[in-house]
Amino acid sequence: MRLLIVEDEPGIAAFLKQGLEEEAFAVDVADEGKQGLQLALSGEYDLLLLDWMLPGLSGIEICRQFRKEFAETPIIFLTAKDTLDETIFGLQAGANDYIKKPFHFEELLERIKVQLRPKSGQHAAFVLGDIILNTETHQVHKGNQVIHLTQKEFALLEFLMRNKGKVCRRTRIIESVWDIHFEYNTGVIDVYINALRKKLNLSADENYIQTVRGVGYIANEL
Amino acid sequence: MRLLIVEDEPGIAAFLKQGLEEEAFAVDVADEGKQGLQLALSGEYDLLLLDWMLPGLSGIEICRQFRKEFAETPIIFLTAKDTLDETIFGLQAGANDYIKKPFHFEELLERIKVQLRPKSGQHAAFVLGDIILNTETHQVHKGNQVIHLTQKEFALLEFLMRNKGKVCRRTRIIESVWDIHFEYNTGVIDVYINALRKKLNLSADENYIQTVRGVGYIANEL
DNA sequence: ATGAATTTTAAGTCAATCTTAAGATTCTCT
DNA sequence: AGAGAATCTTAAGATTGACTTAAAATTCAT
Repeated sequence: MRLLIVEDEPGIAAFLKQGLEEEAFAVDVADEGKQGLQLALSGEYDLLLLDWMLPGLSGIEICRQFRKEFAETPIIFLTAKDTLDETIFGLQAGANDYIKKPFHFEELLERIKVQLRPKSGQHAAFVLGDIILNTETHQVHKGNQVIHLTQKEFALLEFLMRNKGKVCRRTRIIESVWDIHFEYNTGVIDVYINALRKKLNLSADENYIQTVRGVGYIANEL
Repeated sequence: MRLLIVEDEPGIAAFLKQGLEEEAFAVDVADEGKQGLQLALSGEYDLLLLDWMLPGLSGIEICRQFRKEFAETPIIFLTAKDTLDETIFGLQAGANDYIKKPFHFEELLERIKVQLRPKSGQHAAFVLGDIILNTETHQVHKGNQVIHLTQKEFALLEFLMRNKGKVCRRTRIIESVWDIHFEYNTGVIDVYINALRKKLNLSADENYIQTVRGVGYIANEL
């Protein structure tokens, strides 16, 4: 991943460059506005870090010009001022985030990663009654207990919870969870539903996973 | 759709407000807990965005208090920490989802839409008087009751409602619902029509399913 | 390679659903 | 009004689908 830093204070620039290179980013530095914009427009960068106050061309101006050509590349402002108006101004100009100076390097790194992380692979937690399924940590909680689920159990529960409130037909379940795309005549689903209900202690008055006879199953709040 | 943001950092609040307003939401902001709760309890909002750490009253506390009065309104937490325990705590307090700061605006928007989706009622639902048949949830409502229908009952009602206002000949019904394509001389349809009328409580002055003697049946508004 | 964990298959059991059939009722026509 | 046909209603027997369990097959980690 290539980053461009546009920052006129050589101390900060060097500090960032070193730190980010240790994190395996390729980093270029520009120390004034015009050169910064020119480099940015070369299109080789995956993310820009722009200082707010710059000789030559202000950060905002770079941002605005750059956005005309590149709509996607994330931009983070490094701003000494944290006056509300100005940051909003920056965000309006097309920035994705800003960070106030002075800042912890860790924090900046975190934000860079957020901006670079693919939009599709977001973390997500799903809630169903007092059941919480976290796709990020791959854990399932019921009340305040952790429930250990196997791979398939987890996948099945995730599918049901992703589709909370909608009926999940058996064919769709087999397709999504088992990746079987043809005729199926197996009882696996039943077995796993059974396992889930058991592990999650779903009694009759707490049947978050209801069966829709002849069709499939549905996860529902009560 | 009206949203309430309870967030003490003015930068974030303003950023969200602006972004969400561009998405055609009506947005109010409270910058501390007590005011936030008070506004929330006015009941004018379709969704709450709560910061975790707040002056006055914590996000969790607001969530808990609010849930006592409004069971349906979705709540999304904006949380800086992502320690699992704390988020679980939040979700148990009645939140519907949480998102870690910093986040992509797109991501938040996505989640807001997910939470609001069920209400916007864009499912494949058919309406007949006060009967609602939802093919997605495979549920049938009459007034505000849920009516349990079997597979065949559901299929038959769906067929009639799909063809609302048109006469459904018995042969067509047998073909579509029972998949019988040759001679039929069975009373099944009658039996099921009977079951439907019974389960749906269709009296003489509420005969949404009328029989067309010698031909078949027709579902009609009154 | 071995043992443990997980996944899948298979079979018995039970309950919900479907179908049939027969008597009761309603409708239509003369 | 009365006959005949269509529809309604009910209940019993047949069928299907889901639940449960255990054992076989596979995968995983040591």
